[in-house]
Amino acid sequence: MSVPARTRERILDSALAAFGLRGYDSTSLDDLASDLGITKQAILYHFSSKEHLLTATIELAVRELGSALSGAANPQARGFQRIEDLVRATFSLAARRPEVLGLVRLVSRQGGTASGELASAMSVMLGEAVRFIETEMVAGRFRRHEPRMLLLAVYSAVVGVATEPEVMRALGLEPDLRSLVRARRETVEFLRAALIAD
Amino acid sequence: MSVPARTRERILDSALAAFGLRGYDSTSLDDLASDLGITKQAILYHFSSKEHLLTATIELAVRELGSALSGAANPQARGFQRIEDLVRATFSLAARRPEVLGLVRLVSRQGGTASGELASAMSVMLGEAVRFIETEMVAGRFRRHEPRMLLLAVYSAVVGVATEPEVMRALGLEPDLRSLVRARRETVEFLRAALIAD
DNA sequence: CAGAAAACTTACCAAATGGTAAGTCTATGA
DNA sequence: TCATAGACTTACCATTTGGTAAGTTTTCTG
Repeated sequence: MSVPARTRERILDSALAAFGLRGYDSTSLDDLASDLGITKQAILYHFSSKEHLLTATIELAVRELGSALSGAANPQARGFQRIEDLVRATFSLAARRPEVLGLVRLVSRQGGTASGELASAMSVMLGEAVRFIETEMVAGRFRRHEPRMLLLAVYSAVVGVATEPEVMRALGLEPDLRSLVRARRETVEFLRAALIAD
Repeated sequence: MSVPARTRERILDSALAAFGLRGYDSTSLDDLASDLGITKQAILYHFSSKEHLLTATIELAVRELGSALSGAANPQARGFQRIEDLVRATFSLAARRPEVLGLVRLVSRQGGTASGELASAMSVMLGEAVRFIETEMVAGRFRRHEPRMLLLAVYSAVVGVATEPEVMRALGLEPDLRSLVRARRETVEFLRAALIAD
């Protein structure tokens, strides 16, 4: 092909979308290949097995999630502003590339061999968040909660809202961009009320 | 076998557990059959296809979720007490039968043909909840939020906390019963702060 | 321009998978 | 007791799936 180096990236992108939105087992290499107009063996040339492809896909998702979050987290920002920035970034990522959070969720649910890197990356990010929350609580800017449990609830709320369109539909809401923006705004207010005493 | 009528229920139970915890595509009929010590064809005798089995499994999960929630929702209870009861019931269900919420989540993410009944059952339950929240807001017992968006956040927080053991592990928490109880307690306090002005 | 490495495709393959057809065993009721 | 229906099992089957082997074409390099 004209630009051979691109093929690998195209495969990776397509696999991230498919694994993240439809699931790993539900996506065959043949599906991926025909979407890209290549053969399954071209995929196996770049990634030696389907599981290796999954691993590479997870690495990409972790990179995208990490850069989205670290790009949004202004170290200057204190108190709730920092939380709001992170929530906005997460919703923005969910709107732009829903497959990234979808894959993170999928893998964190299923575990498996390839989930090691995701788990450690998550540990790092969540660890930072826990320390931030602890600091803010000590400074009296947040209500007192058990930091890790609080984070679990916050994480679930944000990622859940951002990645479960069917629940939105069951609520009579179209899962389009406008609803996502409203959901983000509401989630921020919800978290503000939970975190900051009046 | 001795009690033939039981086979159908055993298949249904096993399928609910497997689909809910490992996923639909990841579970083959042969897997299910050998777990039960029967053949794949015995399954196909009771349920004419794998998709019919999934449908029956979803119906069972919906029934269990519905009875867990309606059993917990005391119509007498007002304000936050009602929320707390429902959250406790959800966590209790998550501890007792994690596969039920797992399947609900899986299907509400993937959609598919068989998800129709789940969607309508969810619509009913969520609709009731929305009306309850609206009433309580009007009565001034809850802070003002957009009810559906609020419910989305609450739902995500509770179900997420109750069904994502990997995230708990990434936080350095063992996803055992004790942690679940602590998570439930913390989630209740979190929701209380979010919903009730001091 | 030669040749070698990279980037593929075509041709297979064994195992697994959902599903069908036909037979077997067992309880039951006329 | 005998047929009949229910609850299976054994025997197959077509398709799909991940993966291998062996070419073929393109691109880079000396």
